[in-house]
Amino acid sequence: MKYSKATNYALHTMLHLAVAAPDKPVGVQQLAEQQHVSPTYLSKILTKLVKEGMITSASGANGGYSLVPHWKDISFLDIIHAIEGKSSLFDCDVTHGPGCLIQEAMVSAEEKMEEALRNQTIAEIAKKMTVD
Amino acid sequence: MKYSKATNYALHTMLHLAVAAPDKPVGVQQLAEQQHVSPTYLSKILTKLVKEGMITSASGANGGYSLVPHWKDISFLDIIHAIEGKSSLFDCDVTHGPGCLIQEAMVSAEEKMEEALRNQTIAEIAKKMTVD
DNA sequence: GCGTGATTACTCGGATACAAGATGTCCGAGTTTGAGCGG
DNA sequence: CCGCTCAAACTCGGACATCTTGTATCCGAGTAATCACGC
Repeated sequence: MKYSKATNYALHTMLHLAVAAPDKPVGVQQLAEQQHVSPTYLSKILTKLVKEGMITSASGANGGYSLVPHWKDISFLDIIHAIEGKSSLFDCDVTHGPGCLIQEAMVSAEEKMEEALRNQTIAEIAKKMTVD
Repeated sequence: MKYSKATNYALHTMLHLAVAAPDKPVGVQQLAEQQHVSPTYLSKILTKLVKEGMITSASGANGGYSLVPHWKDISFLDIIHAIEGKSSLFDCDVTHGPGCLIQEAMVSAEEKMEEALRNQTIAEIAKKMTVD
């Protein structure tokens, strides 16, 4: 069980956009260089963020990706869900009656983590970065 | 990001041992039937639990797996760590200065979940099952 | 000066290749129980 | 009744086979800004 690298790339890209250029579009090449990823792969990841409405993409010359106006509301959980999906971490597919107590316990613990991630915004981290 | 089926099998096996036979050894075939897994695969999983000291295995006729004496202290987190490993869910391998704030935020959230799992014991669930 | 077209710098999306890990199977080896058998 | 042997029922562990998923690349298509050219 690991978070995928794609999630890591997505989080770092969001943070970079927030710190460096909250309004101007940034090309995928520039973003890719900073994280040592291939531009095409990063583009594939960012497409997911576009579909979830966290960033917008501008085609053509001087194009690139930029944050949406309400970007300060975006939490870690939003980004993670966009990349990893929204399904639960644990699936009890054993057929043993209606309610699986193990499933309930696991989901309950998972929600603790999600709550923490929901209260953690990119804007907060970006602020720490600029102060530093 | 998903918990593996192996973790699911391990949790269910532990629960079953706790409910049905806290002291007598149970054969791997019987355990496998209830979860619709092949005995050899389940055996491979249970070997990990043996190495982590949560169950013991008895060879020979009437052999099988049984819980260790202090099984009431075993938490969900112990079992998960035995199967999934103890490493963090998130690795920021981007080279950008010493402390990655994203990494810190992720680990912090992860610890919330681990705390919940550490406080959830198999014995608790087993008790609910028998009352029911 | 101004419109028009070509060029350039981008993103988008699908198809594909590759690697790693999860999942599952097979088989030989070792171990304990218990039954059978001979003394 | 005792002790020996042997078979049966198990687990153990490594070596495979398979399948899914994450990771990454390639390429053609579309799009917008910019530049060049001709009127």
